[in-house]
Amino acid sequence: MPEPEPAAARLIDEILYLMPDMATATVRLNELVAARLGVSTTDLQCLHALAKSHGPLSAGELADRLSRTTGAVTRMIDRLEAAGYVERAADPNDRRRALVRVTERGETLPASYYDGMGRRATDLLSRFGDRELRAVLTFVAATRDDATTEATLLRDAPNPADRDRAR
Amino acid sequence: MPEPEPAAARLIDEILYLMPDMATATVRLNELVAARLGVSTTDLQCLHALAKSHGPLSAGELADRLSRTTGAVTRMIDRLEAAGYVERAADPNDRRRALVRVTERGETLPASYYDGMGRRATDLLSRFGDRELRAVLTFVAATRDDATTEATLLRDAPNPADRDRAR
DNA sequence: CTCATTATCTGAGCGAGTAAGATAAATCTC
DNA sequence: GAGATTTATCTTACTCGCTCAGATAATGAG
Repeated sequence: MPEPEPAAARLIDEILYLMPDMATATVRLNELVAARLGVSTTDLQCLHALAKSHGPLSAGELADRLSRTTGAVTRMIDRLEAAGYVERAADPNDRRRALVRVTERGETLPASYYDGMGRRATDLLSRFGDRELRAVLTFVAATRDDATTEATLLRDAPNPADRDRAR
Repeated sequence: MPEPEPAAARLIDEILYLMPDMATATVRLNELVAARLGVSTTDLQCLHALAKSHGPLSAGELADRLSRTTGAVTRMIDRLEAAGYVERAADPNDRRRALVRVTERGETLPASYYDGMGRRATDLLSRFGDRELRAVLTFVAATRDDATTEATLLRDAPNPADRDRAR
C-alpha cells in the first residue's frame, strides 16, 4: 500500500472521523421521519425497500431483506396496511403468498421528507468536476458494499454472545 | 445554479441513488454489531457517543444526545454497567449527577468490529489525490450536517401525526 | 390421495421505550 | 440559613414491536 502524503493522511483521518457521525445523524433522521409517518423504523425500512423494488414483494422476501421474522413481518404489514401505506394481495399463482404493494401515499409521503436533502446534495455535487464526482461515487459505493459484506459475515458467523443465554 | 453536464448529471443521480442504500446497510450493520455485544442499538449509540466525548458524560447529556428520555437512559446505563461497558460515578461537584465513563472494554470491543471497514476505507482513499479527498470530505461533512439540521427541524416542528392519537 | 414442505399468521412472553411522578441535591430568596 | 424552587436522576405503570413456537393452509412429489 502506498504511504499517503501527510496532508492526504490528515484528510483521510477527517473522513474516517466523520463517517460514524454521518451514520448517527442518518439513523436519527430515520427515526424522526418514521415518527412523522406514524410508523416504526422497521416499517419505514419496509417502505424504502418497496419503493426501490419495482413491483410488489412477498411477506417472506420482506422478512429476508429486513432481517425480521415472518411473525414480525405479518404484523408490520398489518400496521402499514391500516395506515394506508401498502396493500396486501394474494399471489394468484401461489395463494399462500401475500404480495405487498406500496400505495401512492406510501411511496410519495416518505420520499417527501428527503426531498430537501436530495436537492441540497444535488446543488453541492453540481459544483464538483468529473474526477470529484467519480471519487464520491466510488467512495459511497465502496462503503455500501463493505457494510453489506461485513453485515453478511456477522449474520452468518456464529454469535459468541448467544452462548451466555444458551439453554 | 449551473446546469451540470449530462455525464455529471448521471454521476450525481447514481450517488443519490446509492445514498439510501448506504444508510440502510449502515443501519443493519449497527444492529448486528449491537447484537454481538449483547446490547441494544441505542446502547451501542451510547458507546459511540462516549468514545468520542473525551471524558465522561452525565446521564442527562446522554439523554439529550441520544434523544431518549431520562428514564430510558437510566436503564440503558444499568444494562451497559451490568455488561461491563461503562462505569457510573457520582459527580463530586454535584451529587445529583451520574457521570458515565466508558470502560476499556466498552471502548475497544465495539471499535474492533469497525476495524476492517476502517482499514479498507483507508486503502481506498490512499489511492485518491488531494482534490478527490477534499471532494469526499466535503460531501461527507455536508451530508452529516444536512441530516443533523433536518433532524433538528423535524424534532422541533410540531408533529402533525400526533393529531391522530390526541385525546 | 397422502405426506412433506413452504408461506403466512397467531399467541405468549420479553425487552426497551414513553409519560408521569418520586426522590434527593443544588440554588435562590428573604 | 430556613424554606421554596429548580434540576438531575430514578421509579412505576404501561405500550409497542420483536422473537419463538406452533397453527393454518396451499403446494408439490410420489
